[in-house]
Amino acid sequence: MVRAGRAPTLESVAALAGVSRATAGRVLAGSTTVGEQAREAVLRAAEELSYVTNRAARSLMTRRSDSIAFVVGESEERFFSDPHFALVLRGAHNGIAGHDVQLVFSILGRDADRDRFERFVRGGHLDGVMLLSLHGDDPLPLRLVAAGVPVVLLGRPFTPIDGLGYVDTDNLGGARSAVDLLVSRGRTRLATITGPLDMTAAIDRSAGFEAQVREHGLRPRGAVDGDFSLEGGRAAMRALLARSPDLDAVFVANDLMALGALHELADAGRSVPGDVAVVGFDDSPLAAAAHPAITTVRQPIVAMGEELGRRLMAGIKQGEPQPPVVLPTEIVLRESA
Amino acid sequence: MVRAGRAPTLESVAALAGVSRATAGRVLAGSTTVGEQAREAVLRAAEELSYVTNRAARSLMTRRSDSIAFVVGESEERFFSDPHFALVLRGAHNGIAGHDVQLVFSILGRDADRDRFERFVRGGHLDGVMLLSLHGDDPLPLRLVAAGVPVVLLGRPFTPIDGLGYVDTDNLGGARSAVDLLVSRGRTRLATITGPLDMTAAIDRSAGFEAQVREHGLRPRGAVDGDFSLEGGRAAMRALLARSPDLDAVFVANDLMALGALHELADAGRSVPGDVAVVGFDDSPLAAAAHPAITTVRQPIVAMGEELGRRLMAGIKQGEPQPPVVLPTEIVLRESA
DNA sequence: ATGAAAGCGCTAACAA
DNA sequence: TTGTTAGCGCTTTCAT
Repeated sequence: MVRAGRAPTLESVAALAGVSRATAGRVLAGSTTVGEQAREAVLRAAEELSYVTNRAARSLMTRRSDSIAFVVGESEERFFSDPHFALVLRGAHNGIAGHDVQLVFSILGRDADRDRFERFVRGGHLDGVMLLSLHGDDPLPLRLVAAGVPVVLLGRPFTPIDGLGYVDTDNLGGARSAVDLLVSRGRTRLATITGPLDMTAAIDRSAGFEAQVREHGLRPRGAVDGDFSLEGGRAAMRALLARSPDLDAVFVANDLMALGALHELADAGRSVPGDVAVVGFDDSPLAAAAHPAITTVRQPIVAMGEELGRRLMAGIKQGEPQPPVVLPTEIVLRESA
Repeated sequence: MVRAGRAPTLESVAALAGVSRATAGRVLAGSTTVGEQAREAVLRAAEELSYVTNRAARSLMTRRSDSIAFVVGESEERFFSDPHFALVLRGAHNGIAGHDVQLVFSILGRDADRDRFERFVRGGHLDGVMLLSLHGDDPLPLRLVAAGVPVVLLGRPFTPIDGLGYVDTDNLGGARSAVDLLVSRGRTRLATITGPLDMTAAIDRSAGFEAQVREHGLRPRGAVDGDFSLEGGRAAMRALLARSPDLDAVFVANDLMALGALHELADAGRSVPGDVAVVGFDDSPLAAAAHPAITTVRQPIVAMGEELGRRLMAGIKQGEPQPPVVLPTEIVLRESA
């Protein structure tokens, strides 16, 4: 299997099989209108030469690029140190398996990058796009959709866009189930630490908390905005303790902040879950590693990635946008509540 | 800026500029042998039409694919929940910035994937490959190198391969500096928890520990093999305490295991760093989040990714493999030592 | 069921 | 300095 001067072409396969290029092409494309022996000869020849279709030539003809992009809308440190990110990518890779498309990875850091990317997409060099970690008011998805390119977002967009598919987790329901758990543990004085409220996930978790607390006939004991960071969680917990010293439970909008809250509670001499029960969100690796281990609301993150990939491919194939999906969450019981 | 029926071609740009296709091509390729007014006309036309080069057509001519792959050699859960992974990817993205190549992401799960990938590469569909997370004896890098494809590995390969570039961190030196730190803190009874010894990083860290302890005229108080997991670290710590109850310092080959060790030490009633000082490796987000925060040996992980990308591009451009690089580590002082 | 031929948009060799 | 021309390897009519 020495590397020949050049990669084998359809022409060489056809020659070896003793048929025309057109017939060889038909076989390899899976056409049924080909004679049995011609088919076998072509297949054997292709195998023999370990033929691989030249994508460039194919693209030129079909006007498809056979590649899709996995695009991160920001280059903030926090996002990349989030283990979730890698899992979404893995899920997406799974989700497109068997479709014979390339997964192109890109980060849109500066405005220049966004412009270049948009032109690139409009130039027809990408059959579809998965978009992650955009700010709510980001114009990019709308522009791409307007250009007729299939787009799927991870997370509900801030403002609804017609024809834009997305995959989200049930943030509202997850928050509600966290409240239910806390109440079932006998807690009555519940507070929450929210995420940044320019993100729909944070908004929904906050709203779910609020609604479900009232559902139980209770009054929320305070909500402090956090920023999804460890230090932010710690500061928020401090503020919460100052405001409502008698709280006995906290729902924290992500695990990293929950960990920060744990540290603050420890410093304040409150035992967890004895004095204060804590429930996080995400089920990040941090949650299991914390001490006490954090009870949390798990997002099915790999599944979300898979769905992202699957829906994009479906959207491309069918030529019309797929409806949004919202995947269910699940409580993971550990030590903190 | 309505999406035309078709993307603008070089032909249309040339027409608008009033020159031939060749001249338009020259301008866009940055050739200097073009008259000033022709150049300006072309540039204006390209801008006007927001022209984007058709990569398929270009590839067909140049026999370059203008894309490189970022390939993960395994699909193990652990690898993907490791925050490092995302940072390497980001680094690689940085490293190739400005080269106008696509970064194609791929995971090689099963053997079928590997075969398909190898054929794909041999087919000339990738100008170069970055390889991560391979087992030492993986035949893939050798085969790709033999096929004449530029390849760069993250981490020193198990068996040296001629013409194979790699980017590593100074595991040996990092381990030595961890020992120095512990000794400078007055510790004399040092033990270590190693990583899986089929990985060169684990081997080097272990060797560095051993050598530097002896350098200080001390005798290592035991080494237990771990598996880079939280539970593995915990079990290893348990074994270590049973074997050498009087140890006063532990060098742990990664932060996740160090966290497990911390948990075990807490359960055993040993204070950290009072009774036992602990130094980890990686500077993962976990290290800062732990309680006590883990003093650790930082790998410049984003920089490694950047180097990976840069060296691959250099190797492609120059047509010859780049020598390996080993980036320095740095001690991050926190609470555990 | 099969082949011949056209042409996708670009680059590169050659002419002028 | 510029234009003309010839393909790159594939898919896709249109004949046969």
